[in-house]
Amino acid sequence: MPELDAIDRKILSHLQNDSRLTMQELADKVGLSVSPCHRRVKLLEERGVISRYVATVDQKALGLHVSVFISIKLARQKEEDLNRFARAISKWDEVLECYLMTGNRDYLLRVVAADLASYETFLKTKLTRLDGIASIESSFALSQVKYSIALPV
Amino acid sequence: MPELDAIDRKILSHLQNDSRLTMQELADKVGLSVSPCHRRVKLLEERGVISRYVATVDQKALGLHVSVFISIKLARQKEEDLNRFARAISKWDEVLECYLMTGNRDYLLRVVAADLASYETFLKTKLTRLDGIASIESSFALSQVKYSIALPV
DNA sequence: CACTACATTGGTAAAATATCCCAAAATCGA
DNA sequence: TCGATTTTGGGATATTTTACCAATGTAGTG
Repeated sequence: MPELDAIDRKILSHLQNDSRLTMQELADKVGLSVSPCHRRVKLLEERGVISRYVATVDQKALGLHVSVFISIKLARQKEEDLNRFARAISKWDEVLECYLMTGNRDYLLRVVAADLASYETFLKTKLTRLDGIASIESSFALSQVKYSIALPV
Repeated sequence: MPELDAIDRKILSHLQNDSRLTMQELADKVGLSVSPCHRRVKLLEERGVISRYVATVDQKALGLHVSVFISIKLARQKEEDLNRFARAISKWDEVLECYLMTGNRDYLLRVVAADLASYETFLKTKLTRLDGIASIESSFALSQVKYSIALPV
């Protein structure tokens, strides 16, 4: 796995903020001509450093006014239990993020919903129907102060 | 604000997963020809429904092995205090997400760092130097079970 | 220091794609 | 049913991506 040099990092930094830059614009910003810039981007894609290109959508425009963080404690934490939980979670579109946490061996989930009613539906028809959950604790977000996809490079 | 119809939602759904689809590919997927599909995408951009296009980068490839959730309690919660905190947070690249939470009026932050040492540096040189913070509580993520940018449409 | 081998760069041309314009079709209201 | 408005589809043009190849730079060796 070759290291990322300064130019690679510049490329990543710019593409994380705007992936619609043309190769010409990107090349100018990082101080290369189009050809080597293009090859570097392709290499970063092939190596999986750039994993995908996505459009970000405004949450309010979709009417998703509720953001919830859910702490979940499982009854047992055998690998089999963890995997079963992870598989279930992964299928649900409402769950945007899920982390296995240190400490109490909890999961932390970020979930979005249109309103409290549909969040309740999510809880009742999906989350609480899973086996092996010891406890669920919801914390609601009043506002999103910062949301970024751009990792520090 | 005109409503989003079924085709708009299909477009958003696809672009959230892959923004490098050509207009022809996208048009095929949503059942339109290129022209109307293109105009719909442009309208969604102008209306701010599509807010940006970004590349997602692999966290491990950048050597960012530590993900931390930080709960923060402020000493006072006047609007002025909240704004000051929000401005400071927004400047720091290590902070990817920040939410104002219900309940104890805490903030919840998601922070990434290369290792525990650099996380400690972040705490010492940035976070704990802010005025008006009553308490800080860090929880570490062992693994990212799910991470998606795609809102349910 | 000179030489070779290797990796990286930059320009150019061809292919793919985005974008714009206009006529045709569909939809909505009265 | 009719007219007005919106949406669609095709084609022409402008932009952009992509592949190729020669030139430049770099590292290692005697």
